Amino acid sequence: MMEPRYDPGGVEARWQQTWEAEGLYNADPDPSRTPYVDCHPPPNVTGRLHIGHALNLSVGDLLVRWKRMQGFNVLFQPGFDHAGISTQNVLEKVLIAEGTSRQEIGREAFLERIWSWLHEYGGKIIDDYRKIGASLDYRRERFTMDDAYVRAVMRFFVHLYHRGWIYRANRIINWCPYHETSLSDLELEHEDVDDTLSTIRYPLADGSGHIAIATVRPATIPADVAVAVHPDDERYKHLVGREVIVPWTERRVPIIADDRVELGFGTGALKVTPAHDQKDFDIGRDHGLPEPSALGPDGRVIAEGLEGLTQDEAAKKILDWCKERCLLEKREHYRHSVAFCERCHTRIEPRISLQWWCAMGEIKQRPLQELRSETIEYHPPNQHRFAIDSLENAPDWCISRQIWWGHQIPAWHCADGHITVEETEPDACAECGSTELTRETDVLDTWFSSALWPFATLGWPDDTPDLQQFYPGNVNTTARDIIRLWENRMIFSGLEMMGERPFDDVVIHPTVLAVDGRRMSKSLGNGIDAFEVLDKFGADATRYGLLKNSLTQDVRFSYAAIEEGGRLSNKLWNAARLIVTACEGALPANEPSSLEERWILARLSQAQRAVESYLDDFDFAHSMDELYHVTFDDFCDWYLEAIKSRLYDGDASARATATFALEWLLKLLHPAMPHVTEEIWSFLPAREMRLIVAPWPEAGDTTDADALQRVQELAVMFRRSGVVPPLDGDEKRIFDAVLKPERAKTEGDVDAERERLRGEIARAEKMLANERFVANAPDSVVEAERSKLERYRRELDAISG
RNA sequence: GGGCGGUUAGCUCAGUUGGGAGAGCGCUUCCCUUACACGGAAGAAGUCGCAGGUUCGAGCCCUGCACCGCCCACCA
Repeated sequence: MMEPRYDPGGVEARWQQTWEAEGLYNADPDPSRTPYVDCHPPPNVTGRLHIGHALNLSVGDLLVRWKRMQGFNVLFQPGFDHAGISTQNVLEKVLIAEGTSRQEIGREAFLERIWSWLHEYGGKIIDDYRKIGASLDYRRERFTMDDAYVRAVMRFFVHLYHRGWIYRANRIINWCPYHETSLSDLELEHEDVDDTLSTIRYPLADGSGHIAIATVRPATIPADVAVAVHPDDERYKHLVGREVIVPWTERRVPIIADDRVELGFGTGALKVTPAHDQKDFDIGRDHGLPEPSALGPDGRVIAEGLEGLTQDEAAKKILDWCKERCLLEKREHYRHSVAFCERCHTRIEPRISLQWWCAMGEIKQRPLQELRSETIEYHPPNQHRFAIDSLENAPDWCISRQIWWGHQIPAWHCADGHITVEETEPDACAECGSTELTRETDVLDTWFSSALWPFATLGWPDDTPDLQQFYPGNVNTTARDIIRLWENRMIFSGLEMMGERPFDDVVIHPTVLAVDGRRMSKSLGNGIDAFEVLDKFGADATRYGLLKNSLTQDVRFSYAAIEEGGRLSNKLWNAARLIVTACEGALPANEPSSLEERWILARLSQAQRAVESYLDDFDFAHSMDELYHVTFDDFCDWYLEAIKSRLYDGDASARATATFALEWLLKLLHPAMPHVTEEIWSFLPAREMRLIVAPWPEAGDTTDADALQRVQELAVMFRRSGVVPPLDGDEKRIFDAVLKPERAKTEGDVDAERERLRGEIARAEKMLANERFVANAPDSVVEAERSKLERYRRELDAISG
């Protein structure tokens, strides 16, 4: 029985189970059908659902359900990313809680622990996905560490290597002196700290004076290899090319010019220490400077005469040394942002280290072509420009990580330092034939494997039926912050390995901000718990609210929008309750027999076309808006009010049309609010199939312009005028049922309306009398103004009787 | 510092090539009308951030300014 109040509680879980159990999410290759593939970003295997996922799924599932109803063979692929660093961190914390550590148990045991942990606790997020009603084919769950997937990663690496795009090189990376490992940018946290900026004089080698340099890290002075100034700096121009003496070590180093030096900061002169600073490293490389190190892996000083000291101790010795020689100009307080290891809060040390790199120069060309020619298109368009910019400026990609959890690089070293790269362990060194081989211990950056997601999940490198049916896909829905990390690389890998782009459209949905307009974060305490929202409002309302509010690039989370979704589902539920209880049993289809029936079918048709047009443009918010208004205003407040008494009276035609119109409305709403619509659908007579796979209506030839206009004029006239000219037939019946004559306005209101109309008429007449307007404005605008004038005159006539 | 976006009703936000300022919530008044009070009807409420400019006409286009947010890079 249908209760007066719709409660999503049990309903949603029941349909989620039913749809999945009946195989309605399944995607199986079928050459006779046209595929539609939404490439969905795989979440971290250790993650749980948050609001960002919820929005992403709402968008993807909306598209996928819509296309499924249109008859496409839909693939919505689920799975997980192994998320190298963050998963490793999770397990390290587990080990620490047990009083042991990764180092203590060793690589092999650690990896076993990760696997067994994942077996028990990993992948929970897929159940969260079910809870929001995402119609993924859950049978097809894939993991980037599956054996088959690992094989794909190996194939990709070897391919790139043999194309000459992978190389090893020393570069500067983030180094944690406590863990003695490299860290990605994502593992850092930046914090403002109080520091001291020391200004130190570097004497010119010829004894003609000095150049002053500001530094917060005097301990690195022994590794200075140059002093850099800006080429346009008038103060120092004449010094470029000469030499200075570095304090403490008393080595001579050149003064060089480089435009990466900030003119306005400090003294305008920069000490170049390539081994301990990113910018200095870049400058050093471009000027061919050496890269000596002053610090060891543990962060302690290794420079001559300072061996084993902490940086603070060394700094003090060096500064004292300078002071004695009158080289210390001043020391001042300085507050700046410093990077720390997010796990141990040790200050990060930029450090030169040997890494594997992927050269982007050639790799990015084909993706750039696709983007520039818009064969791959980002939505909204401003993200398209951003994607091109970021690809054009993409630096070489550091693909190695010194962690254990991930795809171990398929490279084998022999004792003579040769490297053999093959998908599986080779018998002997490719160069010297040595059989004493050890495998590279570094693993690949997680995004290296993510880049293969669109086809590695379909069985590549084997040529499978899945691959033939579902590659290339159609659309990729994701968030802005991984355009650089994921999108560009996915596009490249698809073009390179499959010969075709992985999809045509990339939908970048907004970032959901907290209610206060700032980014959700733990430290601000402004986060929204996705589970609380789902429990309180249900999946349909949550989906609707997230989609409804997703117009701009960044959007505040809005409970109001979700509550609106709740009202919409309740309204729909009660409208259905009226129709279901009034129209017992199955009813034959029927031609609409009255104005209001013709009108609602025309309105549904109109709304459908609007929704389709919005969805074609990936404009979800406007499509939700259209659905809300057609449901509330047109279907419920007008149509049902007008038709209600005829339903109760047993009018067969009215009943048939009402049932038909409700079915239509349910279909339009289903992609956004699948559960409530499917539930209502189950109460309708003689259903042969689930709504989820019911055919999307043909809207084409049902528009009835005459009905639309007649009803609209009726509404406008009454609302504006409060007085209606003599009516008969259908118009009179609608008027009596919906507008109700007793609400007619007072004579004073009518006078005011006459005044308003006269004003409008005067304004329109003035515009049309303006020769420049008539000459310059587009014909359609002038014509619209004329018809408005006519309408105002008609309305005025009508209420002036 | 670079890039992107924003500033419209009390709140959250729409406003499609320039052409009669909109929605939802909230508020006021009336109605427990036989689908729904998570409802219905009516209504009040905006110098469209500021200053210029283009135009017959600017929320929309141009210039400058102010403030807010996001991303990236972080000045030794």
